[in-house]
Parts: sequence; C-alpha cells; structure tokens
Amino acid sequence: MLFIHSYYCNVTIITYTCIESSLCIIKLMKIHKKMSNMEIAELLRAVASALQLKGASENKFRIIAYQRAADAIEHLSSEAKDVYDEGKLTEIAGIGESIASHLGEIFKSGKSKHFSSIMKDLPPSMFELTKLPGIGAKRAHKLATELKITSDKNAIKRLEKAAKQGRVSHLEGMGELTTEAIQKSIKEVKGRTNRLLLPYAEKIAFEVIEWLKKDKNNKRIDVLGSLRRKAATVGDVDIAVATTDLKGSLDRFTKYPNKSRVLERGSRTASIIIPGNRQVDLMVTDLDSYGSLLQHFTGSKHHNIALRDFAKKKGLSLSEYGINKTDTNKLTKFKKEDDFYKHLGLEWIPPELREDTGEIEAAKESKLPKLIQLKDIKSDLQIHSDFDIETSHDIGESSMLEIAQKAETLGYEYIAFTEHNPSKSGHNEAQIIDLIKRKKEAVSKIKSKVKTYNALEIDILPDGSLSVPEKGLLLLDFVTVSIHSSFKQDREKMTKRVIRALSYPNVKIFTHPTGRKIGHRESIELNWPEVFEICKKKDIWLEINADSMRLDLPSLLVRDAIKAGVKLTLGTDAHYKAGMDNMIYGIDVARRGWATKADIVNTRSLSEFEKMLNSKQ
DNA sequence: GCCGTTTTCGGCCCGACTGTTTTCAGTCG
Repeated sequence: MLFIHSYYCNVTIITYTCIESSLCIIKLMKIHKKMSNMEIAELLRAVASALQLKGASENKFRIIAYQRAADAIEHLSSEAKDVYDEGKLTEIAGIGESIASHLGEIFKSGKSKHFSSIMKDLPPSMFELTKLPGIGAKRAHKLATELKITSDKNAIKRLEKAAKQGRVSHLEGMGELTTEAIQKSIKEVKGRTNRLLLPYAEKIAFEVIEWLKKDKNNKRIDVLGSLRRKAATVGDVDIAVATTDLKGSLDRFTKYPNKSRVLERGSRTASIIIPGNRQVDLMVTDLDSYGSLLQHFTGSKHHNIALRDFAKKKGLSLSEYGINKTDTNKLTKFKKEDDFYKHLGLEWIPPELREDTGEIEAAKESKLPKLIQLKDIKSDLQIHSDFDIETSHDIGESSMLEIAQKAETLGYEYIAFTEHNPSKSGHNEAQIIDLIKRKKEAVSKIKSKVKTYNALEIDILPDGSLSVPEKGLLLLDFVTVSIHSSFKQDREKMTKRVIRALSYPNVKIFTHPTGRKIGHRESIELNWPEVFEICKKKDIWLEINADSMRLDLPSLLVRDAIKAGVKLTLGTDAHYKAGMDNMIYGIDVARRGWATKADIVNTRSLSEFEKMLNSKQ
C-alpha cells in the first residue's frame, strides 16, 4: 500500500493513498445469515457466472439480471439485511420477487437451496479465477476442471504454477499468448492496489494529458469514466482525445515515457500499464464524433444502458459514433456532448449524476437540479489550527492567523476553528473549561477580514455522552460532534448513541457522520431515517467531509439527507492551511448527491449564516 | 430474472479488442 502525505500537485496539496486490494485478502465465499452487501454482490455474481456456463441453453438475460442485481446490492446506501427487515427488498431496482425471496431465505436461515443447487457441481476455485482480468466464467471453469484446481484456497497461486509449467497452453483454445496473458494478469492482481482515491487518479490523468498535449493534432482532451463522474474511487484512468491524426495520437500515447508496458493497441483505443499496475486507457476519435465518444465512455454503464433503452423507444440506437435512426439506418454524429443529449430530447446531464438513479427522467422534464459549484462556497466549517488544546487527537500545523489569511485568499467570509476537544483522561472539568476559554481568547485576537468562529470537534463517547461538560459547550459559538471510537456497535446501539449526542445544547454539526475511511474502515451502522428526522427537527446539520479518504457523508446518503429535508455543511478537516484547497472534493460529493447551493449551509453569506446559528431550538 | 409511455408477455445496449480461429468465442467497459 502506498501512503504519501502532502504530495504537491500543481495548485493544491493533497493527501492520497491507494486502497488495499480486496483481491489480496481473498475472502472465501460462504453463505451465512449476516452477509454484507459486498458478500451478497459477490454471491450474485458467482450465480451469474455459474449460469453462464450453461451456454446457449441458458437465457442470457437471466445472467444479466443476476449481474444487475449484484450491482444494485453493492451500491445500496443501507445494508440489504436492514432493507429486508423492513420488507422492502423488491423496491430496489433490479431485485424482483425471485431474488428477494432467495435473499430472504439467506437472512432467515443462513442458507439458499436455490443458489447452492445452481453452484453445486462447480469447482469453488472458478469463482476465484474470474477475479483475474481476462478470465470470465467459461475460461475459469475450463482452467479449474482441466487443471484439477478445485478448492478456492490458493486457486490463483495454483493456476500460476500450472501456467509456469506450460500446462495452460496445452488446453483447447488457449495458446502461448493466453498463458502469457494469464501470468501478467496474476502478477498485476497481486501487486494491484484496487481502486485509487480521486486526487491520485486526477494526478495520473494530469500527467498523461500533459504528455498528450504536446501533439498539436490532439485538439480536445478530457478524462472519462468514474474520474469524470467524480466518483470517490477510480479504477482505471480513461482519457478521450479528439484528433486529426488517430494513428499518430495512439502512437504518442503508447510511447508515454512513464509506462511499464503497452497492454493493447487497436485502431481506436489503446491501453498502457503504468507503475503501480495501474491501467490507463485512451480512446481517440475525429472532432465530428467527439461528443458521442465523451458521452459513451463517461458512463456509467447503468446510465448508458438506461439511456439506450430510452432511445430505443424513440427508434434510435446509441453508440460512441453517434445516434442511429433505426429505420433509415442514418447516423448522426455529435461534436458536442450536450447536442447528443438534446437530440434525445434531454437536458445535458452533468457527469456526476450519470448513475441511472432518476437523472434521465429528470432531464426529460427539465427538472435536473442546479448543482452547487465551488464558487458558491463562502466558508470552511471544519479546520484544525496549531492551537495546543491538549487533545489526545491530532492537532493542526498552521496558526490561526495563517489559516485566516488563507481563507481570505479563497474569498471566504467566515471560517470555524474546530480543534478536537481536550483529552478527557488528562483533564478535569475545570481544566477543560479553562482551555476552551483560552482558545476563545486566541480566536478573538485574530485580525482578519474573515469572521472566525470558535468551535470544537467533540468526541461522541460510546454511550452517546460528549467529552466536554455542558458548561463548556455553551462557551463555544457552536459545537460539532463526531465518532472517533467504538465504531463497531450494532445499529440500534449506535443510533441511540448518536441521537443522545445530538440532544446536547449548542450541537450544530454532526461531522464525518459515517466514520468511514475509504479502503480502511467501513461506515458505522446507523438508522439513517431516524437520524435525519432528528436533524431536521433540531436543525442540526450533517457534514460532507472533503478529506479524500473520508468523503463523508457519502453521496448516496447526501441525496437521502436532502430528500429528508436535512441541511448539510462542507468542511475540509484541514490540519494545515493548504489542506483547505481540498474543498473541491467535498463539492464533488455534494454534486453526486444532487445538492444545490440551497442545500449547503456554507454557501450562505455571513449575515445569513449568523441568522441560522442564532435560530437555535 | 426483471420490468412496464408497445408490454403482466416479450423484450432486454452496443461495440472494440485479442487470441485462436478461418468466421468466432470470450471478455471488457
């Protein structure tokens, strides 16, 4: 795992990390009562693979249905088990009566007769082998049976050995090149960090784009895929180029100096591997079709499938080349992406919304939200200065004055200092109060055009009490609360804990509410509808933490919160002044959660914000 | 197996690339 702090990337300092590979920690697939969404998704994909082996005798759309169901479960904002308990599994798009009943059986009894019978005669190893790029169900099955690799334990390792011994190339339909491809795949999967955090993916793309820009025939260059949609994590880095010389553009790309090897090279696309076993893909086209290409490769897959379904009903067929009128077979090309959408009778849909969660219907009715932008932000509501408040957590590295000056350059009107509370074990109540008073005084002495608030980020203890006495809470301009311990409490206990914490006086923001650290720590379990209700009632705001490893609230919950009428704040959680530049990653999350300017508190002017603060319950 | 602006039955996105093939299968996005 790569872990680098304070990496300088052009205009901003970012902290980034690669995420541990889930493939390194191969979990054996077992059906049990408390299956997580990830495990269920894996199970449903295994069922799809099993069905695939039946070939022509199997309805291929049944296979696709299982794959879609797997995606649907994986992208849920709450645990499937909880949805089941509420009797709402079939309300999930992609889950019908049949799959819902099989999942129900699993949650009830820890077993599934149906799924077990589908996979009964198949070697468990094949489901491990399908995790290798280039190995689908059929090859996995062939390899597993012919090479007599049956157990899922060490399946990949055993395949590697067989390939080395030349036993793979003897199999029908697999030659030397297939053997080589398998060996490379294994090597890459072993060393692969699964998905990249957004800033790191942006940095890779930035460097490749700089290289491509030197070819004057490359007229337009954009990122594609999840990177363009600003997803929290990115798999492969995809780039589009509009050029007057397709071949020349691909040539330049495959000669990228910082590559490990060229993975593939066609007449319209090429892929390279860069150090870290990261794949970068290039798609080239002429200028006339650039809009269509951008649309196609921005995805998401689900958005495109839904869009094609929508087009088909109008007698149109979509591809990266343009829109084809089915009856006349006439292709219309698009230079600009918004013309592509217009041709379908839709508003241009911002990439962040392209996940097939209602954006096509909204675009049709011209009801897409006017998404928040970085320039709307007038404040950063979570910053840690170097004021020594004697906390057991980390303190900041920049002074209050430096931070205020930085806020001025960002054009902010106000900011909040939200250092962690003084350690509870090292101080008695009087000492905690004294430290808060001293901090208050320090804040009051800052000379800046920017209004500075004296707040704190206070621990929610395991029982839901706060680590600062009530008298201390009232000395602050406002209180932010968050969980920094006992993340594993069950849903009921955690919900009670959070609701108790939110009931203390002067609590205004629940910061990084899920506590997740992408690739390192799962979200806490919480009854979100209940928490939303309390927040709305007590006018407490939920933070979207812009730290790229947190991005918390996640975008799905952002959308749920907005629907529930809850207001949100953005905070960088900066521990050094340059960290305040990370606000853009919070904006990305907010946009993916369909947030408008009105939904985010710190788009308000200082006077409006003051009013909101003072309308305490 | 899922789902409904043509539908409770009959559809279900579309094309590129590779390898092992002589016209296609498998995989990917």
